[in-house]
Amino acid sequence: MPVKTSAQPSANPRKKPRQARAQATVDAILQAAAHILVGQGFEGFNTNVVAERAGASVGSLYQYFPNKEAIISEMVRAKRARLLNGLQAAEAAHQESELPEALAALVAATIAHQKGWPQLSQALDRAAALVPLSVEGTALTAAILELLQRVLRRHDVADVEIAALDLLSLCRGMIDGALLRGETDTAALQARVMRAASGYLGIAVT
Amino acid sequence: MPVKTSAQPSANPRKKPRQARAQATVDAILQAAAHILVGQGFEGFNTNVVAERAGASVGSLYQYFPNKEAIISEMVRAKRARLLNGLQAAEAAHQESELPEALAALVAATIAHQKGWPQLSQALDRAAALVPLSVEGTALTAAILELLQRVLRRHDVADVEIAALDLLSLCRGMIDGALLRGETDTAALQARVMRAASGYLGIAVT
DNA sequence: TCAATATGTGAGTGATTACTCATATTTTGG
DNA sequence: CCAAAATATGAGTAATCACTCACATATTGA
Repeated sequence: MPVKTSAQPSANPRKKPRQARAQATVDAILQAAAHILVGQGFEGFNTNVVAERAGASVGSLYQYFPNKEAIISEMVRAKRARLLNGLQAAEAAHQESELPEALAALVAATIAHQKGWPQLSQALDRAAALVPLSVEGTALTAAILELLQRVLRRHDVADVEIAALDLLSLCRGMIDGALLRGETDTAALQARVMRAASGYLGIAVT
Repeated sequence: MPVKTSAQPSANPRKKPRQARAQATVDAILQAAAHILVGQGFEGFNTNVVAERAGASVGSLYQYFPNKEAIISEMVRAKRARLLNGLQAAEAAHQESELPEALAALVAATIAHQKGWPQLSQALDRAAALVPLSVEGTALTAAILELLQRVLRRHDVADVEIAALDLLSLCRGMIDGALLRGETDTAALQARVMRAASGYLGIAVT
């Protein structure tokens, strides 16, 4: 009857997967976590069921994630990284373009990013507010904002800090809402978002 | 985390407060619930602590709310009702106005509504996604959308269903974001939202 | 071949918490 | 003044769940 200490959320640094087998386990856990989050919501998201769905044991899960929140945190981090990637590609492709074209490319990248699995996108956005984000996750968010500010500044937009935040909120709201209610015509969605964004910036729509 | 209990979360219809004393208890519970939700988030929101903060006992709480979710549900219902009220007043005051003026009034009403306690607004919006809303709450949401559609239709906007949803998403995103990061200049916020909304509708800003 | 290391296991532990119920107190109507 | 109705109480109950640990199995590298 080993009297053990109460289960405390240890901040222990966990192992990094070094063998392919371990990486597969981590991937399976993240996959399972995504399904649970979408299917049962944050409420039904618990480590036991995530491990079970992943075909692993809770013990394995805790080898790679120090606590429940870290799983969500990693999913958010990965998603932000993908978005930043898309936006960077759009930025690079429009170094010489005018603002409307550059903006259109950024909006298109954002729509494409959310389009794949909008329910997961939404669930992660919500969950991100409930768990402490990793420093890397926070840094990615900042990087996304900075990219936007950079593009706006290059085209002499005023108040770039506020404008970047507003445009991000505006796009996220519209895109999230539209994709969640099942819209599939992304071209039409893109056009509507561009009307709002262009109006905000006081430029003509292309 | 919250889960069901052995004794099934009875869907029993609970008592309505008939004496002033009872109404005061209910009010105190809702007040306390708001503070807890803002302070500890949905995670830390549990019936024991809500009752304690309200200066009542858990037993009393369960006299008036069939379960934990019902508390949130009622808060959401009340908030939606207040928003609808504000929008109806704006609509009534602009039966004869042109679209830009009517729209401005609706935006102003929305900003005023969120402005009082933006953290609570946000917390409730998030929480609304986690609990089953009452039929009345759902009906209020529908009524808000219908009001918007009615105004747009009166001014011959095309695709009113989509437009109403887009405008709501757009406004909510921008207003929520701005107020949460501490913006206090509501006139400036109003102007920015109007630029986006006007751009969306293809009308000139007033 | 064979240690050393990496990975996997899952029953068990303590903490939390939604909700009940037997009982006590207050208010009301006549 | 008094019963009936309304309201309040809070210890207790069973369920859930994050997390650990002692141990088993697989892989690696020399």
